[in-house]
Formats: sequence, C-alpha cells, structure tokens
Amino acid sequence: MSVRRGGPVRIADVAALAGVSTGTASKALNGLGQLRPETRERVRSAAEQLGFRPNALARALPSGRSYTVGLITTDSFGRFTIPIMMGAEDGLSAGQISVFLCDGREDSIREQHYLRTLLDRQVDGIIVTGRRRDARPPLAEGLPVPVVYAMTESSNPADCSVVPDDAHGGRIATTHLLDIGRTRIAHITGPERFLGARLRASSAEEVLAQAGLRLVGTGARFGEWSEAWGRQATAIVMRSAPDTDAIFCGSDQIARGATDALRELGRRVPDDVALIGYDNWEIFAATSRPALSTVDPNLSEVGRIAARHLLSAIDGAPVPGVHTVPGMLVIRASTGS
Amino acid sequence: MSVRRGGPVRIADVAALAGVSTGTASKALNGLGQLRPETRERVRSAAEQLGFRPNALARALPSGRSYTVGLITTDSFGRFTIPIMMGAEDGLSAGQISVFLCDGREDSIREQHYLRTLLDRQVDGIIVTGRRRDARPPLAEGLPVPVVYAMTESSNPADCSVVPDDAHGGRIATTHLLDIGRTRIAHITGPERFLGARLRASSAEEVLAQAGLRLVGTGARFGEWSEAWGRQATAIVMRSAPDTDAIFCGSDQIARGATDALRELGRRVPDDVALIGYDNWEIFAATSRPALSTVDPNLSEVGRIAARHLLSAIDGAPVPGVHTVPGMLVIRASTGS
DNA sequence: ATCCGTCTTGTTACCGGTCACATGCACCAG
DNA sequence: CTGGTGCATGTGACCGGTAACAAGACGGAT
Repeated sequence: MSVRRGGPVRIADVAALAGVSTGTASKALNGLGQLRPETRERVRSAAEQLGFRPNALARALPSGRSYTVGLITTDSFGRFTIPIMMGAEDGLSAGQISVFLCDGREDSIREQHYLRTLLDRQVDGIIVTGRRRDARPPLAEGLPVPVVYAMTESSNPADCSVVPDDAHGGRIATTHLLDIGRTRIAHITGPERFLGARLRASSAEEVLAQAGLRLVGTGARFGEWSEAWGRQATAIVMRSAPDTDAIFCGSDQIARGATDALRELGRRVPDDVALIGYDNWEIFAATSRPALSTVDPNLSEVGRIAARHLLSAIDGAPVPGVHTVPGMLVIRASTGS
Repeated sequence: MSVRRGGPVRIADVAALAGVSTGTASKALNGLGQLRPETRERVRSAAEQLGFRPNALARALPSGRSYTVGLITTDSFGRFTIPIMMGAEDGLSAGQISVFLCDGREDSIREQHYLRTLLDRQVDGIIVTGRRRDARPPLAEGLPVPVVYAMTESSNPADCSVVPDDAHGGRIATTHLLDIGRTRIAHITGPERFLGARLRASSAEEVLAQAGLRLVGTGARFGEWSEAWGRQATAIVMRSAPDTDAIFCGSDQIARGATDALRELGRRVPDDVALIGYDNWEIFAATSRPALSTVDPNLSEVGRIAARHLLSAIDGAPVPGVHTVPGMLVIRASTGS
C-alpha cells in the first residue's frame, strides 16, 4: 500500500490511520451500525486530522441519489427569474442539494438538450421557471425524476406548479385603495394576453363590485408593461375621468410612468391621485418620486416553495396541482398619509 | 443475467443487444480503439434503439473529470452578476460543461461552505463573480482546481481575473462627447471608494487633458449610484457651471436622474446638455426620455471570457493576471444629432 | 467444557462506466 | 507445417465509496 502524497484523501487513508477497515470507517463516519464508541471516535479524529471529505460522485453512483437538481429557465435570467432562482437555490441548499443552472432561452431545442444533460448527470429532480404565469407544455412525459414548474404552470394539471397569486394581489391592492378612502379607481396594466394581467384586473373589479363600485377610465386598461404605456394611459384616463382619485397599475414601471404623467398634469400624488404599483421592483418602486406603494409578489417564496415541493416529490410524496403564493402589500408614500 | 424492465439502460444492455462485451461497446460508442466498422455500427444502432445515455457520474468517477464547474456569486444575483452568469454559462455549456450555482451572499462563511461542497462534487474548476471591480481576497490557497475571478479581481496577482475595462469605458464616453462638439463636460458618478468609478473619472480627465480641457463642475463628482444623486449633483453642477454642455454620468441611473433634473431646469437634452450614461441597463437607458447614450460594459463577454480562461486552465494552460474586457458605445438620443 | 448469543470488525460485491492487457483467430512467410 | 504478425474482441481491474454478510472474540448459561 503506497503512500499517496498530495492526492485527495480517501476513506481508505482514514481507515489506515485509524487502524480499521474501510467498511468500519464508513460506518463510523456515517453514524451507522454498532461500533465501539472509542473506535468511532478514533476514526472521526483520523478523518479530521487528514481533512477527509467524501467524494460525492462515488457516493451517488451506487445509491442512485446524486443530491443535485437541475434548474431550467425558459427566458434566460430575467427580472422575474432571478428571485425565483434565489429562492429555489436557497430552499434546495438547505436540503444539502446542489443546483445545476441551465439557461433555456425560450428555445425548446436547448431545453431538451439541457434536459438530457441533466438526466445524464443523474439529477434527483428538476425545476422549470418561466417568466409568465401562463401555462406551458410539460417538459417531457414519463421522466424518471420529478419536475416542478415555478412561476409558470404546466398545461398538464397532474404536474406540480407554483405560481404567484395574482388574484390575491389584485384584491389587496384594490382593498388598500378603498381603505384609504378612494372610490374612483382606475386600472392600467399590461397586455390582456397575460393571464396575470387578466387575473389582477378581474379581482380588482370584484372587490369594487362588492363595495358597489366600478373601475373608472375603462378606455385604457390593457396595454404594455412599459413606462411609456403608463404615461400614455394615465393621460387618457385623466382626460376621460378627471375625478379619478386612484390608479392601480399592473407593474411598477407602469406606475412610474403614471407618476411622471400625473406630475405633468399638475396632479399631486397621493393627495389628488393615489398610486399603487405591482412587483415591488425596488429600483422603480423605491426610487420613484414619491416612492411607490406596490404589491410584492413574493417571488423568492415562490422559488422556495417550488424547492420544497420538489424535495417532497423526491422523497416520494408528490404535491400535484397548481399552488398559488400570496403576495403582500408594501406601503410607501404614493398611497401614504 | 436478469432482464431489467423499465430501469435506465446501461452499456451492458447495449452490449448484450449488439452481441459484444461491454468493453467493446464502450470503444464503439466512444470511437476509440480498432473495431470492425460493422461492429461499431451494430453497437451504435443498438444504443440508439435502446435510447442509451451514459451515466455521467460513472464516467467521471475513474477519470477524475466531472465536466462540471462551480459558479460562486459574492453578492447574490444582482444586476451585474446576471449577465456575467449568462455569459459564463454560455461559454461553459459550449464545452459540454454543466454549472453548479452557488449564492454566496457576500458571506464568507457561506462561500467557504459552498467551496467545500463544490470540491466534494469534484468540480473541474470554479468561477467567482463579484459586483464590484475592486480586489477581493482569494477564495482559498492551494486548491486542487483552477479558479477564475469574473467582474472582481483576486488580490493575488497570480490568479486569473477578468474585469470590465473601466478606463477604456471612460475614454470612449468622453471622446464621444468631444466628437459631437462638447467642451464643457461634467462628470457625476458613484462613490470614490469604487475602483471602477475612479478609473472612469481619471480616464475622462486624461482624454480632456489631451484636448487641452478639464472637467467642469468639480464640486459634485463622486456621490452615490442613485437617481437621487443624479438629480442633486446635476443641480449643483448647473448652478456652479451654467455653461456645461455635456454630462458624463457614471451609471444609467445617475443619468436618468440627470435627465429629470435638466428637464426641471428647463435645459433640453441633447441640444443644451448632452448626456451619456454607463452600464447600458436597458430598463433605464432605453426608456428614459430621451433615450440615453451609454457605455455597454459587455458583461456577458466578461463571463464568456472567464469561462474560456477557466477551460484553458482546466486543460493545463492557465492564463494568470488581470484581463480587461473593453466595453462599447451605445448611441441613443441623449447625444444624438 | 460446550454451545449460543451479542457485540465488533473485516470481507466482498456492487454501482456503471473506461482502459490496459490478454486472448484468439486469420493470414503470411519461411 | 510452424511461428510470427496484426487485428478484433473479451476479461478483469479500477475509481471511491456503501452495505450485506461473514467471521471472530468474548461472556454467560448449561
């Protein structure tokens, strides 16, 4: 048995130093079987002395569990993907699991390529993130590992999907505006083809209906997720319904455009018109003048919950269906007292 | 030899179907050794028929090469880290390498924990990203795998670091302002403790000096990376040097603040005062009124080059030293004709 | 003294590939 | 007819762990 200088320390080295066999060393280090406490301790201190770290690959090979999962993004790493990735990474690393990053770029060929790569690497599961809530086709059928969809739904209802609760978000935003005494409320948001936009709009209408009210300035509701649309739509709304006293914007960017437009129209925020955004994109919401109240969709929580459900599925207890994650109100000056 | 139904296909299954031994099948599939072309073909078609995909773990174990690398971010996944990650992922996946994602969160305990995890997983190399150019202590000494620092320098000059070329960026921005005929140029940027801010400022001064000019409005140069500072500093500059005809801003956010301030002061952009930003953060630069000219620091290229250098180091040809990546001018309306 | 059970440790097969080497066969020259 | 050469393929070791089983030591009961 030659002395291997410099190379990595193997369990055989630890066993040799402790004067036991590799099998015994393995048991000692993993706290399994029954060993004399003294022996266990001797192995432990030998391992520590040598700085032994088990080779995760060698461990994974016979067990079939690699303690890795793949994270496939559909749209690169956009604004919404980031916090989800962070949350997922956080939730998984807490379970001692490492994350393979794959940038799908909205290209299903790339996606399938990554899928194969991940399976080759024996991942224990896969998280697929999207940038829109809208449903997407499942990654593949009959995969040997569980898949969880985060921020996007799988069109197969038997799959597990975790998405932000847009209906709830629309509700709390609108309720907040009512709470501060506004009654002539307009809504400006993104394209109607986005499920998220439709859900927020309809839940806003519901809340108002329960209070015996309706949305005002209906001429400009669905448009784009841009500042420019925020400015433009605000101008239209204020012309068609000059007594509007609050605008619920579908994104912070739109709200930012709205503040600019209102300032140019000589309306004060929040005194004349209260404003609430959506997304809590700090760079827009917190630095706007005045700072924007908004709905934080809790995206990192979406990622964390997706991770938790994936871990659960890996442990044999899948959680099928669409799971919604509620957001929360962030109140700043634009609806403040 | 039992028939394994449903389980993954192993090379032994392929070999059995082709009527050869596993060794022969391995050679056939990897195009090695000398085999009868007919045999090779028979094995290939057997593999295809069974949908055989080699187990990457089993492959990595004896070879010592896992074809994976770790990506450790120091500050989560901030604005600047994202494009670098994208570039790195892109550059590595081209080399058939998968990327482990680790969110260091500016916490050296976490960082060291991830480092150990990555080494346990037998990564072939590590990329460390930062959010500032400024030097940071090396990840660790005497690691068994190469490390490349991206967007941040290692304080050990023998390490390989890839950073954006701030001096070049400052130069092209300033030169552009001179080219469009401006001579009374101010500079508003972030905190002086940022190396990037200092480099851009001093290269701007150099370019002006060569033209026999100096920066104007020196009372407000270093401040913060915020819109608020952009507004505030612009007001100060325009008061102290009312004939200022261009402002080079250290970030697009600052430039955005500057456009607002100038509008409120009744100065037209670019007619009275030309504006150029830095970063090409589309969401600010492209949607500002007017759209901002800016310097694109080419961060995804920084990531890609870091990946290339890492691959080279893995192949035994390290590229020590600090490598700078030039940015490029993006001309929009704020300096346009 | 023998047998059994328990506690502790060693031995060995195995995961799924790859690679060095052994084997066997055909062909050719002497 | 024999021996060497070269090509095609099989065999077995190995990577670094884990786990099932084997084996040995010791003490107590009969």
